[in-house]
Amino acid sequence: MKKRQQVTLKELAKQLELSISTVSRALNNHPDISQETKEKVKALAEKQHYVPNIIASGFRSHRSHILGVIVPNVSHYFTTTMLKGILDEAESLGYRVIISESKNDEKKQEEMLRTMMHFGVDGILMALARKTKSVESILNILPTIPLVMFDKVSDKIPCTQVVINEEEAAFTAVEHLINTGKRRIAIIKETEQSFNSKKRYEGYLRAHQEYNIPVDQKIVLSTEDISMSKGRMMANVLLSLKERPDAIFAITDSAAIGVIKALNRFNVEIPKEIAVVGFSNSVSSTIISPALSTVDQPGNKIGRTAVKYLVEEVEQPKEDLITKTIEVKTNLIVRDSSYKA
Amino acid sequence: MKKRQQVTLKELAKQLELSISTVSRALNNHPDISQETKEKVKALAEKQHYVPNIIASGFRSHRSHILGVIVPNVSHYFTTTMLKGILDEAESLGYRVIISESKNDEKKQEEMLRTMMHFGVDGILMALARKTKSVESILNILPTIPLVMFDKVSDKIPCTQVVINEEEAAFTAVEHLINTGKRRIAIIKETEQSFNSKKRYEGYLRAHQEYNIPVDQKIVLSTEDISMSKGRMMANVLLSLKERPDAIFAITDSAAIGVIKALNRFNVEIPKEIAVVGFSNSVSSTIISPALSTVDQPGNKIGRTAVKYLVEEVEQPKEDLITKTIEVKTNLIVRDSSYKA
DNA sequence: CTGAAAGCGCTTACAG
DNA sequence: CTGAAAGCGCTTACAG
Repeated sequence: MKKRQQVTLKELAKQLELSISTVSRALNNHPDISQETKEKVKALAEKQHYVPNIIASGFRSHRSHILGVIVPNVSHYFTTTMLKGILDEAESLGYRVIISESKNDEKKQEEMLRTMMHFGVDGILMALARKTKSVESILNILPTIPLVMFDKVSDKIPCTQVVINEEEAAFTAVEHLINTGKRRIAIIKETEQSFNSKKRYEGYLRAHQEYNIPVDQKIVLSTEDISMSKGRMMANVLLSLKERPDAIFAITDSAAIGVIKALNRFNVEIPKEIAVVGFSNSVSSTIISPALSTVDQPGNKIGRTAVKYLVEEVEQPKEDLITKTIEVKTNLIVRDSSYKA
Repeated sequence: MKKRQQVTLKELAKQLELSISTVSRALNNHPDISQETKEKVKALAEKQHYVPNIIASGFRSHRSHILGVIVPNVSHYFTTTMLKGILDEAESLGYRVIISESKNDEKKQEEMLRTMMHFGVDGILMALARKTKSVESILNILPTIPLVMFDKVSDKIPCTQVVINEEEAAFTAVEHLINTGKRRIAIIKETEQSFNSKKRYEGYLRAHQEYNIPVDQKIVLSTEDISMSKGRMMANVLLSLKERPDAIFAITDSAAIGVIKALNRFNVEIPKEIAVVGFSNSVSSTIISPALSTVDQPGNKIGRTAVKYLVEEVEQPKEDLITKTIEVKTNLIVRDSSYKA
């Protein structure tokens, strides 16, 4: 079998004995064209399985109908839920999505940004690589192409940003622990001053303040490249303290799971002796025993929202850069690693 | 700030007082062009930050340098490892990747196939939706565009297929159980005659045959839409038997984890009373307690291999359809849910 | 070694 | 209501 030849406007025009212009307009429902002609044209197009060459029309109109997405790592469950939202919303708006992984590498991230632009994407959706130091290259492209950031964002980049209510979510998580009688609540956060970690810590602090509980810096732990094994290590540190905490709030689920593993190993009763709360509602949070209390982040909604704003900017370009932050609401899920209120 | 105008060949040509043709050839290292001219042209291109318009050149040369990927669900960890491989390999070969989810919906899958073609992708990479009944629409597009299938494949589609050594992997898993003294090994598989499930069952059967162990159909369980909760249910069924199995081989990790949860609940000792082996080496397999013995599937390699073959077909189109199956080797990982040999 | 010209498939301002 | 023509940015066969 040979490749089937694509049916083009030219071909249709020839068969209909009309001009290419008329056929194009008929297919696009141009008001100038008579109903009769439109019907004739559409009938033949249908019959011949005509499909418009999107590359050609995009090329002509300077639109590719492709959005670029850059995320640090596609293997994180939460990232995949955002991707789902992005894919779905983009599809329903008539856009395709090109995905790239920055692998948390700043250099790579810059490179992807460049490549995406060369590939003529209409707009870019981006979650920042961990430890991104210089946002210069991003600021540079900002005037050139619509950019919306999501999840991992930065105050230093004036663009639309879609995030969760980090501070409030953390506040609620800590408040929950306080409400169940805990008074000495440790936090495991990131050394890197990431947007997420900073905000969650702020929520932790505010909860202590509002409930008049002093913060003991000995149980405020920071770690680089937060992960399950780091959670384990931090838990070991906390267990070795003279005054142990009665609860641990880890700003990621993986760290929280590491904590639970460490506590289980030393037969610490959860949540009686030490309660644990994580952040993300990853799949693993229901696999670990006891099941992890955690903050559910609506990844799908974040993805959808980000696409919505991006496409808006693509289709109605603004003259000026606008910093706008959209906060998507989270939801605390209480499981067995903390007391029900 | 206004949008920066793209630098084009025309612009460069004007500044250099050369023709567009010459500039184009110089940039593409055409042998006809003098070294001197090449250098002059490249210097200016560099200085002006010229980036070729890939849409235009692709349009001209009927190549988009974009590959389409269709998978049932991006949220499965194993899928993301394949995606990583796909993204990396594609990037290194100079291709971008458009991703779509079929959501295990046959209709949607057909639709995506069509849209991808309209978008002018150079080739398609596809993992079949569960319960795909009719492959007719896929057979139809086969002569039109290079297609490589991976992971979820079908015998009925004559194309390059990249899979793991399903049968052998299952054989090894069951052999391992036999080697550790288990003789009454249950299997939890899919009702749907999926390629994966069928092959794994064949491996299960062959292991029994080679070790002269009779297969008892009472402990060969099938379930639709295999999942954690189905694993749980099947385990309950097995526990209620008069002659309980001494091992359970679940053909997916999620089912195996459901099994472990059920066994834990009834205080069945793992692996002493009943050993458990899964398939996939998902993240959760190390979170569950006891940690799950499972078959590690090299997703990254599957993805890379699939892209390699696809790009080959894109760049050197064949006249005829070729059915070629590439098997990527797996690796059994023994953890605490079964005995070390 | 270099240039003028055609053309990829489409859209759209201009003309009638 | 319809058509001829220009043009999006690039590549390449043809000519010199």
